[in-house]
Amino acid sequence: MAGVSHRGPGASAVPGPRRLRPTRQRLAVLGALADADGFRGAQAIHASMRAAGERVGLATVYRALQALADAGELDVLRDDTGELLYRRCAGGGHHHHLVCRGCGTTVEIESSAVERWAASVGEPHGFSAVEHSVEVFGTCRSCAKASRPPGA
Amino acid sequence: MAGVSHRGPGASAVPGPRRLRPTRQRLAVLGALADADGFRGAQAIHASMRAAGERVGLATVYRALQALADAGELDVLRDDTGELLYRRCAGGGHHHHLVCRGCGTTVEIESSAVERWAASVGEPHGFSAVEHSVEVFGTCRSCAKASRPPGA
DNA sequence: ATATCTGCAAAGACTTTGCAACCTT
DNA sequence: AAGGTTGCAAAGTCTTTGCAGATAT
Repeated sequence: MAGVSHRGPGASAVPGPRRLRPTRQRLAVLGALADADGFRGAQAIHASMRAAGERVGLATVYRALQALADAGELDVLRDDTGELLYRRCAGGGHHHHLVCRGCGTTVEIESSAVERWAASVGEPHGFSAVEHSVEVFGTCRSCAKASRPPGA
Repeated sequence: MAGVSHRGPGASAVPGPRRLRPTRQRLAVLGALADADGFRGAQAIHASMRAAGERVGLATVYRALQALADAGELDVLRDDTGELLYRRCAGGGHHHHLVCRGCGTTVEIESSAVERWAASVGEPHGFSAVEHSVEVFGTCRSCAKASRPPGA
């Protein structure tokens, strides 16, 4: 069971984050995410990969996204329908998103004021281990123009 | 404002919010929600109703919750697993929640600062029709004590 | 050589929907 | 009586999992 093979100098007993193998499929998933500058669902990502000629199974895409998200390489959020959306994460820090409903284009946003508020709002009510979820949705300029015929 | 008094004759052609019939099942759903002071999932609500001796179908509970939420009688949110949770809504206004992960107990919270921030954060990026989603999760005093053996 | 990873299909969880019978208005 | 409601079960989505074969180190 404890088959710690020879994989690294001074390796401690801690499990440690497993390194992911750079397989063709995993790289393709990252590539698909790189092409899009917004959040996309697993099924959409899979579809675009197939459309691009990649031979990948849907389950593999799900597993890759899960692994990448666990590794902190991707940001995850849920849309109104409950579907999970993924996006290449720019910074490793804590941040939120301004997401376009139309195309998924995303802008990372931050606000120390909101962070402070969220962190302190639990105290007066006796809540501990407080975490928060903040997402902002809107329509970006391009999509607004597209849906609103010129002259409107 | 979710209740149109009398659907008098000569009413406009607009569909208008249908009034819900106070059926045994619908009332029971409201009753189940009244008992709990926190967010609960449809399945959990159904289970507690059955446990209480109510004869209700799961689909009916789902439909009732949907209708009540549409009518503005309930607040809805999604937990980490994507499940929809419902709660009797105190005020009709816009507000957010501080929810206990353990028991679901909820405190409605507000912050004009956060509202302003959310409303204005889209502008500099060209986003319009901005909406936001904010939820705060934590552990309430009771649950914190329960999970932490005395003396710890 | 071996632990991973992939693909397909089956399974799982939550939610919605079709339809006949039932109940409220 | 008329039409909204209910209940059961089937269907639908998104996501996860089992397992044999392929793959990376």
